[in-house]
Amino acid sequence: MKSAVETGYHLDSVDKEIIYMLMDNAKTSLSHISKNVGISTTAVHQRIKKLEQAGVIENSISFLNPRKIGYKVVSYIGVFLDQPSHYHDAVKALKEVNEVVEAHYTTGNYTIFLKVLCRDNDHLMEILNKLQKLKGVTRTETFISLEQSINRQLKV
Amino acid sequence: MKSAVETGYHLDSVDKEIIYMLMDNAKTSLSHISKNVGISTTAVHQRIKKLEQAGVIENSISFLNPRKIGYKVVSYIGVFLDQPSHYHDAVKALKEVNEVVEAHYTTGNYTIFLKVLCRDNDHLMEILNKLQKLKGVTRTETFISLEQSINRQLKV
DNA sequence: AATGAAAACCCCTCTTT
DNA sequence: AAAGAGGGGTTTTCATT
Repeated sequence: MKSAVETGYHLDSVDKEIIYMLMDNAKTSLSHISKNVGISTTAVHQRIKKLEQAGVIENSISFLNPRKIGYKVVSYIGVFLDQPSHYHDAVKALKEVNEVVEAHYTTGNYTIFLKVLCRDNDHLMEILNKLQKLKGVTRTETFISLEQSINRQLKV
Repeated sequence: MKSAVETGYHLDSVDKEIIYMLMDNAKTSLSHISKNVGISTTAVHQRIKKLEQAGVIENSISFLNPRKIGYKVVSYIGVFLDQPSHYHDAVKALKEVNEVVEAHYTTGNYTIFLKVLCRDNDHLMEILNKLQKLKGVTRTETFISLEQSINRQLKV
């Protein structure tokens, strides 16, 4: 038998139904969930508390739609560093750049891999210039998203 | 004067304070926000409703922590298609693959760019095999995230 | 746009099985 | 692990400025 550390928290079908409803809308009421899954609101509440304590369900956040406030360009940027040892300094500098919403230390071609949101292509150029001036950055490679056809959370 | 279509919905400082609180925690109560920004709960409520109707604030969702249910590998995969015309068929097929959480039609090297969540490297290999069998796919290139150092929403 | 008050609803705890 | 009942807080509406 595998341990929970390896396989993760075990979700039964009721847990999954609850989680999917909350993943779709964090403000779904207990009574609504209760009617859907067929157990009392108290039971739903107990399960959610357990899932939160286990860390399976994390915080809930509201989304700001970047497009609606004028941010229309989504891009991914691969960053080459001259030395991987510059990674931590680079991340520190990247945190100061609001347009950078994700940063990963990756295997493969790049040292750091970014997701960047910009208003338009001129704005993206500005950000690219800023990135290329960071210490240790030798080169960048940019992929602009022309259309995001899938955007969702994991289904298990 | 620029139109709202170009510049987006205009957010005043109070709107921004409200949005940042909700972006941090979707369940922040109106009374808590009210105390923080210095207007009544009703006024906060009215502003949130306006922002929701304008689409600036989108749905709020709860996060499932993939790691806690055994999904420990985050990767980005660039997909080469023999013909861009196969894009829509490919997206349709990709939607059936639960592990694919983002798909973008991009400029640059790749035709399609994916974010994929897997349990482990063996699981990732399975997914890569599956992707390479899709019609029109000639080659893939994978970046595994060893560490995600930034993960946040846009700040404006 | 903002306010206070009232109504409706919801979360959460307690007790019990 | 689940259920019902009750108190306290929250959202939502309404009338007013």
